[in-house]
Amino acid sequence: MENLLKNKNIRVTPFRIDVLRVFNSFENAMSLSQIEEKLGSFDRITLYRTLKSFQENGLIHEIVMPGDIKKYAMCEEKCGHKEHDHQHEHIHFHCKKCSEVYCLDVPTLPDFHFTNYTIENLEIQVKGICEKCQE
Amino acid sequence: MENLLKNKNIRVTPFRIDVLRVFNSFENAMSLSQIEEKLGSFDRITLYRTLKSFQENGLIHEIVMPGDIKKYAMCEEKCGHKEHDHQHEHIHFHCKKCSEVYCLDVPTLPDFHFTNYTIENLEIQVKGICEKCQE
DNA sequence: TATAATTATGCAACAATGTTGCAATAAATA
DNA sequence: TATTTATTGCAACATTGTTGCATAATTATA
Repeated sequence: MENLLKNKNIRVTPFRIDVLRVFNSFENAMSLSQIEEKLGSFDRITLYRTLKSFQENGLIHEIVMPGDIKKYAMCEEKCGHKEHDHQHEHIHFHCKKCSEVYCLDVPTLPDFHFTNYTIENLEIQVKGICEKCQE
Repeated sequence: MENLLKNKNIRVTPFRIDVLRVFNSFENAMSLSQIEEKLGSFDRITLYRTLKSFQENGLIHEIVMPGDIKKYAMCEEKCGHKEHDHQHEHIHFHCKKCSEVYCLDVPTLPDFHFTNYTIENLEIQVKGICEKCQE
């Protein structure tokens, strides 16, 4: 747990370990309020700053979707990183029924080309019905 | 201008025409503050509600990107619609230099399949350097 | 075209979300 | 263990979005 932080050059503090534990305790992406619920007691501002530094150091990434949906998920080894210039080999699946956001791996990402535009990274979001919500 | 509203079953009012004019005056997606600047005088709440109803009626769509970027762009004929269940044949390109968001048409969208997941729509966002910002 | 039904507007008040500065404290470095 | 450096917790503030309600405007109807 501590090593996850150290490897990313993030100072180890008790609170950061708590937050990391929360991420490890749930497999899908979590909203701020989900994280807060799991934390119990915490300082709101410290949590913001913790999430920010986790993002800046490539430990977690932010997932946003139309409709004011914002979630956070742990990064994988393979993730590129550094703030918002983050490249995944996965897409984000948002289930309309249960509202869970899953990071799903894909073998290859599509390769777009636009004349005179330089592409640096891709973000793909899919909406539909997840595994668990199929009747 | 009025017909654009009528066709989408949106009541025609002077303010809504003003907002539509703003959308027509700029080809790329616009943030709330860009829209506000172009409007001059306006009521903040009415603007929120106007954008909401434009979205609900498939006249504009919302584009969100990691890093608290939220923009609005006009829908094309071909767009699916209805709130956040909106399907484009285009992707959203965000330029890191000038921060413009372009809606770029693509011939075909990638076709993902995940066993036991039903896909209803796709949202693809690309970051890089736009045409105008290439040196 | 006047009237009724319906929806939009503008304002106040509020709620949620995110930011900044700063003193005290804790972690890493030498 | 002393020093440097970063984090924490608090207050205050800024931004963004929402709700209720009376008034006004738009659309439908007779």
